[in-house]
Amino acid sequence: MHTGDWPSTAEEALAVQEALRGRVELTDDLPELPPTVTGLDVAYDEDDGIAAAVVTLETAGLTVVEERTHRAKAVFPYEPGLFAFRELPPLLAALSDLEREPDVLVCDGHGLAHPRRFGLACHLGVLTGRPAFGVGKTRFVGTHEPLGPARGASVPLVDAGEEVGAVLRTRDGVKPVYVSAGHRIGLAHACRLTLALTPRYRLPETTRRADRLSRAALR
DNA sequence: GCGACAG
DNA sequence: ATCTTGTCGC
Repeated sequence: MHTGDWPSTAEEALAVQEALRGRVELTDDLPELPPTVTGLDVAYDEDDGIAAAVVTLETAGLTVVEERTHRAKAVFPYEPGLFAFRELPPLLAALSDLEREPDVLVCDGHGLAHPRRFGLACHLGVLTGRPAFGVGKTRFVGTHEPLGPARGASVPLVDAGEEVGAVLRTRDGVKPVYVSAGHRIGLAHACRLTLALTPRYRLPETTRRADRLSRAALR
């Protein structure tokens, strides 16, 4: 659980981002292939009901090690750029129920590829202290050159002259994903991990598992 | 002023 | 995010 107070307005949320953005660590102590990878996702119903799910997989083999869910009511509206304030509460609750400390968090959304360089992956990383990165399904900020058609192809995602992430093709001829560092992990490393998590589908196995679990938990 | 806009 | 049928392709 968190401290007790949570932003209720966009102004407060922006102030929190401003206060925490400096705590992002652009370091990388993570082993090339950490023992486990933890995916997170949130599902919604038509009445502000939300279900968060976290799934920890063994990196080699992608088998489930542990999974947890948490149901709640949304406490913040969806707003581009402030997305974390909506999903973080239930995600943190589910994470705190894990028995094994996550080695790295794979988020369904962006990290540094955010208007203020503090997307969900950065926020989650800073609050938990764990390494974290984001894998977004669609672009939020930045532009990029055309991308090759084969799995593994990638080009820098640039916003305001800064390299904020990478556009990465995880499957041949399939729409790419947007990878960005969140906390305590480098972009190249995050891309390599993303490829290790996509042996068959476009999205990381962590995200797919968490997505299924969160939907199931909603009922 | 006109779009764009993570999930 | 979620609402939803058929359809094209491997």
